[in-house]
Amino acid sequence: MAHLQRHMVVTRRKVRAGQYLYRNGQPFRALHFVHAGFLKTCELSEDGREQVTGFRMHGDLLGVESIGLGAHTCDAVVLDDAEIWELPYPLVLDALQRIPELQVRLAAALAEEIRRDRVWMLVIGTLPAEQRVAAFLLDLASRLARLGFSARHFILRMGRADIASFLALKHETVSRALSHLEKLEYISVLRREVRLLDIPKLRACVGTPCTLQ
Amino acid sequence: MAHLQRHMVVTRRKVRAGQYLYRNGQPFRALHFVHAGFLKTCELSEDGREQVTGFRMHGDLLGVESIGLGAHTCDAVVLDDAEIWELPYPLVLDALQRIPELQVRLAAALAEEIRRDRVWMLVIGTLPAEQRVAAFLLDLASRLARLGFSARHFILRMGRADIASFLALKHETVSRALSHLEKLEYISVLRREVRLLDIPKLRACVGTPCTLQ
DNA sequence: CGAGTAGTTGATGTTAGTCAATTGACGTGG
DNA sequence: CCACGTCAATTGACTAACATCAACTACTCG
Repeated sequence: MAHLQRHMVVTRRKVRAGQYLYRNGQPFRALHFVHAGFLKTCELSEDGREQVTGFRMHGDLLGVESIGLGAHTCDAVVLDDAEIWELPYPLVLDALQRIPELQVRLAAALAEEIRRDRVWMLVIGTLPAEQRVAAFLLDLASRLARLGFSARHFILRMGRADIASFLALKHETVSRALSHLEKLEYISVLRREVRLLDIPKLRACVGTPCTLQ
Repeated sequence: MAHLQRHMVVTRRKVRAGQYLYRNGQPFRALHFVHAGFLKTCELSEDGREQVTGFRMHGDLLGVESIGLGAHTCDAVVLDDAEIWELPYPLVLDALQRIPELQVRLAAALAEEIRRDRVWMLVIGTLPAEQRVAAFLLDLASRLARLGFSARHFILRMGRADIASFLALKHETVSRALSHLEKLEYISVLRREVRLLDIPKLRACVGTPCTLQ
């Protein structure tokens, strides 16, 4: 998080589920701070292929990937009614001038984004389907925990198809992986309601020492 | 490219093939501008899995993913003898203060990195093996072309295993894909020497209109 | 020259994808 | 309120793509 929203006047914008916050090709005029709600970002190809590249929630900054360009290069789709704080890009540039510390914070936020993406490349490149799904659940859980929500019990805001796209799988495969993790009693899952029953075992299966909980 | 190296004293460093430029966990002290040579970056997991996240050549800036941290979070391995210009991070911060334009350039360079990574997520998430390999060759070709080298004829600086890791495949699959593209007469390949014989057809098979050449 | 490494290719195995049927939730309008 | 249509999710049967294992070749470098 870049703390940018503390140093300028922001426009608060409510966006309903199903709406686009911005779309590929639209002019890039602002960064967007997610104050509430839930979104996904999608990369698009010329021939209509689509890849979910991430899920965003409170505290996340959207649109940074378009810095230096005139237009957005991906879609941001609201999955759960959101309140977005718009940080007009000219004001951002202003603030960066006035408060030198912000420069470093912004660069750090961008760098963190790169690191996050690369960790997912590692997950997708080296783990089989079920373990990717486990990694996804653990990531979601730890992000929710950082916001003060329960890490053990939560509602998925996205459909199986979105999870599948993000993990480079098909939705049937995600569904089977969830069912199997349930049979192992690592989780319980009913439609979009998820409970993590055995976090250490989940973490073991994605090859990381248990730090969450 | 961030033009940073034009605004400060840089240390020039020769690094031989096989050496690490930096390793996961080492203190982060500088950004690295690739003046010559060829490198790969690798993301590592706690349990020893490894993922190649990119290949770098002249004009690329390395280490940006560690901005905001005290230590590097990945490995940078030299594949072909390199000359690296070190930009000590304190001097970078200095320059950002002195030359406000650089802030924007650095942020833009970081944003470009994010966009690049996301395009590869799209490739890996939506294209089958052979088309990933075609996309890889076309990307390499266009980067070489931008540097004034031939886009139609070049030497791969990395092994099949590195290409495979980058594309989330196995090295045998890459080998077969290359052989098949050769049988189709889209390319010719002998060990590491590659010729692109039919760029439009290669581009068609990755689903992008033909812009290269 | 000989060992070691990188690449290719073939045979076989496994995982995830495809296709299809079914169930359950939700929303609308009769 | 219930019937209906729609959409999301699950599950099964089958298939295809890629991985695995193994043999072999050809460079590379002491």
